[in-house]
Amino acid sequence: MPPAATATPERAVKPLGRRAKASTATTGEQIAKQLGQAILQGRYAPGERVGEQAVAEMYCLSRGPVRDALRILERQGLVEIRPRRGAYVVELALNDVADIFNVRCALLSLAVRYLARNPDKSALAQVDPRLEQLRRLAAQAQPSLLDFAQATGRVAMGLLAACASAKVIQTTYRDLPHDALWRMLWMTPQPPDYVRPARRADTFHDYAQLMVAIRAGQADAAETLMRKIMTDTRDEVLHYMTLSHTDAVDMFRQQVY
Amino acid sequence: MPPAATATPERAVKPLGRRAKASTATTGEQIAKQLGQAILQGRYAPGERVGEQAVAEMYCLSRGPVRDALRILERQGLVEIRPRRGAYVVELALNDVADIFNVRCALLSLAVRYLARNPDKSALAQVDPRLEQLRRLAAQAQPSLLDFAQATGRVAMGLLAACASAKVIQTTYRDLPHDALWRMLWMTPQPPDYVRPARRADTFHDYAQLMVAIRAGQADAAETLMRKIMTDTRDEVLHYMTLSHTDAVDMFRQQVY
DNA sequence: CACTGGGATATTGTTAACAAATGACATTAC
DNA sequence: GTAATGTCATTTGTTAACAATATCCCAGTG
Repeated sequence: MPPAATATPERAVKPLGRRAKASTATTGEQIAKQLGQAILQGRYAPGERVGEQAVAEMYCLSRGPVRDALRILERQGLVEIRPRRGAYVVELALNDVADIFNVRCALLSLAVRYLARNPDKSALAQVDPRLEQLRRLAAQAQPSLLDFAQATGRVAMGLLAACASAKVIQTTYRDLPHDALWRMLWMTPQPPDYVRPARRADTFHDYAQLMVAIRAGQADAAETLMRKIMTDTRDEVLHYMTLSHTDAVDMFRQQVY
Repeated sequence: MPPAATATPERAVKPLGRRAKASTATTGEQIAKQLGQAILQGRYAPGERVGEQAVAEMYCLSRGPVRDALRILERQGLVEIRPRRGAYVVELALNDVADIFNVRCALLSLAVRYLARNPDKSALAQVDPRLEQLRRLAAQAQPSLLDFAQATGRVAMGLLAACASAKVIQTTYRDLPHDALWRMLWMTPQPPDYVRPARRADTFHDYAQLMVAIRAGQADAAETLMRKIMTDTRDEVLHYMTLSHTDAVDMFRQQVY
């Protein structure tokens, strides 16, 4: 049985402006965004129950949009909804972090194989500016961890978008609980705030090589590079996380490649 | 612009019993099940709009549960919901069929690698009866296509369940639009109603070998076998589907392995 | 003739009240 | 003392009405 869910009590709430005319996003989506952030920042403890009524009162609206928001968060893997029982914050372990990277790895290596087989020049060109931004961040003094990670994420998403015919891969990748990684990281006692310069240089170099291999139509080389990128990233993240955890041994046994 | 959505007009409705006490499933889930069946059987045309009001009146209930049902169907990949625009039946192409199998392949080969690395005897034993059932069906005279496919699916799900630590792989696999394959198949002019005997024997043989490899801890062999199984199945399904389609060439160019 | 603008209509998003079910607690029987 | 059962409070599921938005049609204008 998990401990009795003792997250920080103060849960500040933005009044939400009662009706944000300018935005095309529905209220439920906005709530999902804010509530998701709250969960990711650890303001809700793992395993804690998230009541509809409580959330509705907190944001000063009715339970309808809150229901929508909880469904969205369920799809993002942040909460788990049991019928007639309510929503509970999912409990992630280090195993699951490795897991997310492994699935990312499997999907992305499949995608680059698609790309190398049917390279679409114009679609691939869309990735170049993102790669360029990654280069700049890699060369920068100390870019924030968040910035650098988001830059690599944008390159990966660009690659996925480039294989337009791979609709299933795209949606599957998008539905992965990517953000859960951040919660895990922020819950570590000393979360790192930047990426080691050597690692940054390697990452950019690998992605650049990957683009070359894709454009040359070398499917095997592209897949190998993508796998290297993802396993390296995974191990780096796990390294930071295990600095303060003791179940590292058990976790690494779960690693695959 | 897609054609004007001319599905068959008769959409029979089960009265749903107003309140099925015995079931623990919520009304929205039941609606999702029935509506999903209707979509899979082609009673809604691809690209057709699914209005909340219309569905609610059809099943004699209010729009609340219908909204839930549509969200569920969206997660299953059967409809696509655009904010403030409504739900539309997704349009799948043969590309996407290959895509689904490729993603299945990637996830399952990852899973069997997990299993071969940390074999859990008792968990693997749960798979045996399902494999046995597959053997019986493979030896049977002419088992229905549905039965045989579901048997193989159960073996695959059993393998996934066996690697208990791979929570992300499990949920990712479960959220794939598996059922969409059936819609595609049933929409072909002459859908096959059984699997070729030779193919059935091969399939069982491959799965049996796979279990041996997993138990022996041979990760590479297990992964290779799983890839073989999935690509063979994919090509068999595509073969049936392309009997009546002309864009086969374009589709096979999308294939990866 | 094409294009922009406004208004009518239909549909989704949101709200609040009602119904049903779950979980906990107390009571009772053995 | 333990277990089963009945009641009660809390919470989710459902309903119906209201508000806001997107679509469609049509008139007017360049």
